[in-house]
Amino acid sequence: MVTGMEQKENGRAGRGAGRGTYAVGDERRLRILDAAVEHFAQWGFHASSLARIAKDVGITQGGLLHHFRSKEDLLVQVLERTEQQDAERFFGKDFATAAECYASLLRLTEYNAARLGRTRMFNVLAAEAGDPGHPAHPYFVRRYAELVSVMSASLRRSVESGELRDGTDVAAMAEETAAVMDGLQIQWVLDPKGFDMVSRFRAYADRLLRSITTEGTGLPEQS
Amino acid sequence: MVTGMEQKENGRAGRGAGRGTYAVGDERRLRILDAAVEHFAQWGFHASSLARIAKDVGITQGGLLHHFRSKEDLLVQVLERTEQQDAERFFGKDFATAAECYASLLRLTEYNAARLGRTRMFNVLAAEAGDPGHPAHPYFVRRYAELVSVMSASLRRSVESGELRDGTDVAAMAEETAAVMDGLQIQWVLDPKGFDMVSRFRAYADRLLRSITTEGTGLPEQS
DNA sequence: GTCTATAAGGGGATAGAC
DNA sequence: GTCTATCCCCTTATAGAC
Repeated sequence: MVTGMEQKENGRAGRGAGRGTYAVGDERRLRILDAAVEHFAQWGFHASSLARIAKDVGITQGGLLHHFRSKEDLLVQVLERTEQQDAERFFGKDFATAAECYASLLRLTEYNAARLGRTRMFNVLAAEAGDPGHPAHPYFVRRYAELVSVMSASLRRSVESGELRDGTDVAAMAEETAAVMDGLQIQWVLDPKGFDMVSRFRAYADRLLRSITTEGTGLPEQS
Repeated sequence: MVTGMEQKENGRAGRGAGRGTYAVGDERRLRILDAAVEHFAQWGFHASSLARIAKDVGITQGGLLHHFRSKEDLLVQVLERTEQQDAERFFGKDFATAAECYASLLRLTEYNAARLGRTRMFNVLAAEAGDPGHPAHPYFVRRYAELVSVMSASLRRSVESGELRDGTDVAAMAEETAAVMDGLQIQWVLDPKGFDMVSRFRAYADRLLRSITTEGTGLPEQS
């Protein structure tokens, strides 16, 4: 959460503590990005204010615009940073099996459940980006395409190894799974204490894998 | 979609065509509500502008505020109206069985797939309302509680009749199903032409009902 | 690297004319 | 029922001092 923070402290403070201006400037940049996440989460992109974000970091709007040339630039860099974090953490290597893929998605769900601001931001921006004119629209279109692509590849490997039934519509399965994760996040953000997002996703993944595994009952799969 | 509309036309125009001022005033009110849906969909609540909404209806901001005393009042009335439409259409009577419940949810999905603006608005507002200070926060908290309650009741009846296995966690199932619908809507709004939301939901509902039905294979259900 | 000042514009809500 | 005028506040981006 963005708490008050030292609002009267000038940017000059803390200079002497660091090793050099580079490290200090870089840390300030990261603090701006963190604050921006919280503001995009609460206000969305359009209604967020550079001055309010800057205030949370302890600088002025003019000072913020030294690090990011525009509001849209700030949004892009926020998205790039979070995507890089996700990619390294959960999609670093391709998944050998469907079970491995879903185990990683469960860890991602646990990770999201520990970061309210970040998750709330993704809910809001993914919804806002439905507008084709939204600056994050291309990002989210690409993001879902990549997510479905990575998941489909791992599911296809499981089909080829005989773990999953032949004829499984792997893309449809990936899209459904992405939907479950997003939808659970919506409900979780509305009630972070009361709604158990992780348990719900685990239950979904377990039931899904069981129902399409070749060890199963031979029920026909859906398209 | 909100198209340009007669921007220079004064509110006085068309007065003579109607039967009386009541009907005309009421129709104007509905047009404002329709325009507001599109604006909340594109901009969210905070970044929407009463002047821009009024412009789409062909009046000024001052004229709009004659019908709605504030921006928040407009939001509340938009939500009340859409909820009333949903309730009448899809939750008019309690569902006797789980299959009946899911058949109705499938019709709701088809209905949503025919109304891009309305669905986009719900995506954006449901995400924004994650902020406890958002004017729609109480509405969405209540909305999900009621949805889960109605679905759980119908599922419980199916458990009692032996259609569903004993011990099924009906609330968890309802929450998961709501999540699937919301998540599919996110992806659909990002690509309304290419993403087949209805097929995805049908596949989900079919597989879910099959995997928890007593006619099934006796697999243990998830919590 | 951050500040202040400024430009040029938009925001919601109110008041009173018609 | 709608308009216009007004109040006071907020918005992004730029320019130049330090």
